[in-house]
Amino acid sequence: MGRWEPDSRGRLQEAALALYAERGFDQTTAAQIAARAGLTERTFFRHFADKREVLFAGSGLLQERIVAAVAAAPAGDGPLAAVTCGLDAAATLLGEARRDLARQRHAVIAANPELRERELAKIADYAAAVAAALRARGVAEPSASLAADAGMTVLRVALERWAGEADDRPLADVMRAAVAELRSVAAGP
Amino acid sequence: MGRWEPDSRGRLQEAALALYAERGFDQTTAAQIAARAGLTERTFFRHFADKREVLFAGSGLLQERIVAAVAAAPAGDGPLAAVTCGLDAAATLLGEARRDLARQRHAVIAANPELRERELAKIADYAAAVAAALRARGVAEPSASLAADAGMTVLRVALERWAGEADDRPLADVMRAAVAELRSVAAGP
DNA sequence: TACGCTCATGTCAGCAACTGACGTCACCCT
DNA sequence: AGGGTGACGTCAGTTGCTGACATGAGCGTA
Repeated sequence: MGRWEPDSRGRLQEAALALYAERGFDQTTAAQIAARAGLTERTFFRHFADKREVLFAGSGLLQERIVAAVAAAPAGDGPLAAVTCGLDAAATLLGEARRDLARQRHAVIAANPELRERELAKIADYAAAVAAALRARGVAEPSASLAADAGMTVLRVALERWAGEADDRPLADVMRAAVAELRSVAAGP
Repeated sequence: MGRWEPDSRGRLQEAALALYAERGFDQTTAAQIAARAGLTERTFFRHFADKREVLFAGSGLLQERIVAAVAAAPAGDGPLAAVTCGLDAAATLLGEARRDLARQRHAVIAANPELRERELAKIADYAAAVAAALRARGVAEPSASLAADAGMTVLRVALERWAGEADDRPLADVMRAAVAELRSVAAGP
């Protein structure tokens, strides 16, 4: 047995989600999270840049998957079709997570403005990366940014419905329906 | 003459923008801003909820104008057309500001992740308000959210180009061109 | 076996972002 | 004249976050 319990990072994530859900984000101190994980405050901040980041640990992987799927989309696909491939990849990855945990996390984030800010920033990062991937496919600006951003809007709206109890279908279905809806809204009069 | 110099709020805004531009957001303390405006740190936080908010003072008015324009759009207009009316209103209001100050502000925000987060949050607030206005016009969900969000994406992309030296046309023109671009991207294959 | 390196964590001190409580004083209204 | 109001100052405290340094188990190497 090692000097310390294993997976301190994971323990911090669990502790943080639990405490944020129990007492609220503002009422939770970094020291409390660390104590619950059997660690110190300083160690918390060595693993996560700030108190919010602990809820967004998987976002790097998600971004990689989305970008890879956009880059791998059929060569004939238009910008929005390529982005839709990225959305499928996102739905696949996110759909693997335990839905109750996803909902808890969603509720915590929705309840706090600072956390909503961070989530928006993450999604904006995805959008920037997707726009770059589209440019690599030969899409010019500002079409690339608009398509990428519109796609991430779909991701956000779909995720909101899926994790927010409003829609019981699998995430991939909610997502594809939202893409169709967007197309029809944009085509409309 | 009053007990204090007038317009302390405005002085704080000027001082903050100047200091953020000179030394960077992180290297500027609230006490420094307050001192430059001839006030105390405590007074700064009475006027602005936090260090970032001082750069977003006009956002409430902008949101009101956008929402009012959406609500006042011709009855026959579809969701995206109504949102475009809101974008025109935004372009009008923002176009009145001194462009050099707008660019300075934009550069400061672009240079700092925390400030970008806040800006995204503000625009997301506009989107939520616009979506509500669309619902009041009879647009159902998720079309309302998608149209509102797509519109705010256009606002962001156009503002980025206009304030970021990439496009010298008047803001209203940049905005309308971006709407057209979005429509064509969404219509594409 | 003994030595020394690495690296995750602990400890400690400190700054800066806020916040609450309370005092002060010009201005205004009656 | 006198009392209320509102904008600001002062002070003390909590918390987020950081840098510098210490510690000790695991591990390779002599």
